[in-house]
Amino acid sequence: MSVTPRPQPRMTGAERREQLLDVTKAIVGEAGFHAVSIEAVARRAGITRPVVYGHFNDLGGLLEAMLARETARARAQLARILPPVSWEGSSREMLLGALRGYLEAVRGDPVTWRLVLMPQEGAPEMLREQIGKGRDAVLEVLAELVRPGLAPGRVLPDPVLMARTLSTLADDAARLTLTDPDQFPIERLMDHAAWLIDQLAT
Amino acid sequence: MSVTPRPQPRMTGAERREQLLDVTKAIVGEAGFHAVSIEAVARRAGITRPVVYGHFNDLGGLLEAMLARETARARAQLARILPPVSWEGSSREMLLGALRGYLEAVRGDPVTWRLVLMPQEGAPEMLREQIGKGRDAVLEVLAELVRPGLAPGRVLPDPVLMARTLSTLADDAARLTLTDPDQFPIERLMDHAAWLIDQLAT
DNA sequence: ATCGTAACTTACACTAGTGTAAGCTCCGCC
DNA sequence: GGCGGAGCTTACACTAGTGTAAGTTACGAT
Repeated sequence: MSVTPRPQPRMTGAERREQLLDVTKAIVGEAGFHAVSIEAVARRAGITRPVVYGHFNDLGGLLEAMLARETARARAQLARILPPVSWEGSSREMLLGALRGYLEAVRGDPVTWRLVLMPQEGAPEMLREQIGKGRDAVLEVLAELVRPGLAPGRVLPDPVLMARTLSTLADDAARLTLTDPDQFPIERLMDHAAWLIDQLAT
Repeated sequence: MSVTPRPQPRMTGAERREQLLDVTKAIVGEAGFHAVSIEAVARRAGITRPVVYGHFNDLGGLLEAMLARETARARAQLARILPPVSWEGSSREMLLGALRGYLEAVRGDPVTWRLVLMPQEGAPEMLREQIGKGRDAVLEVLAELVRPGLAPGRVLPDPVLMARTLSTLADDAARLTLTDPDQFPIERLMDHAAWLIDQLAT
């Protein structure tokens, strides 16, 4: 039973740090925040705990660093998706375009978006805050875009709740593509959304 | 520094069991599932761990018992709220009546409904299952009620997604009464819902 | 070639929780 | 009045994780 002395794949600090964040994200994705521990991360990365402590102060610091990276990614994607407040064209096309962009982003990076769409306990307060901020930003843009009404000459009684309604429905659609993409392909969700918007705009 | 020998409030088995479930529920409500431990429950109940083990096999058993009690309560309330599948009157009144019942139930027992509406990791799989079952039952009833259309002669293109949309919006409204009842009193939510339904039915 | 440092390991002391065995104590009841 | 069982505590052995000090090893720069 000869024990091979192990390849010893020494990394640079930066590489190791990224790997640790990847490992942390993977554990959260597979088993949730409660499954993350310095020990578990080290074990999965094939190293010992002090290495992790060399990069992050403690479990909180590790999670925050990972979440900072992921929320930054999610925000960057969102920025590309959301139409500018200065949108001039039809509300219908704007909203449907944004929804399609959203659903495709979610399908493209499910693990990250699962953090946003299915927030879980055990996560540091910071996650809730970040998600809250992001959502508030989206709601503000939406409320602004929707304030003049969904169709010319048709004022909305409660633009704030309307924006919230749209955002909630978009999030729920995104959740469906995460959890049941076979029964609810993007096209089916888009068709339903188009019908809904037409109803609301009339 | 005389230590008073403590009142020793011995309970019967049944009383103790209920108290332990109450304590567990309170801890979950205040600090989430991850904060529940046999030790924490015993400490808060003012007794020692073996007493808890006398009533429940382990942490899982304790949580399941608590959740069984709470989900049963929630289901009982739901049954009183949901209109019968055989409803004959106006869709509008039926849906709005159900929504109002729902929101009032949530405001009446926020801790229990928080478990349902903001499900958290750390909970046993059983919670997700129970919630999933409950939601599916509601969705089935809703889809059935909604299949003939929201107004006479107006067929819905996708009753399943429509039911899901209604359920999602109801849940989101409920979430708003939980988290921000000042800014979103029940009447404001009801007004918005009424407007939405009128739009969809036209 | 070798020195210096970054990367990494070993080893230790500590915390908080789990689960159980043994025994004490209160209280209803014959 | 005392006995028996339900309700409870004390005490112990164990597990899994935390955080750190000290030491070892690889490897690029000089």
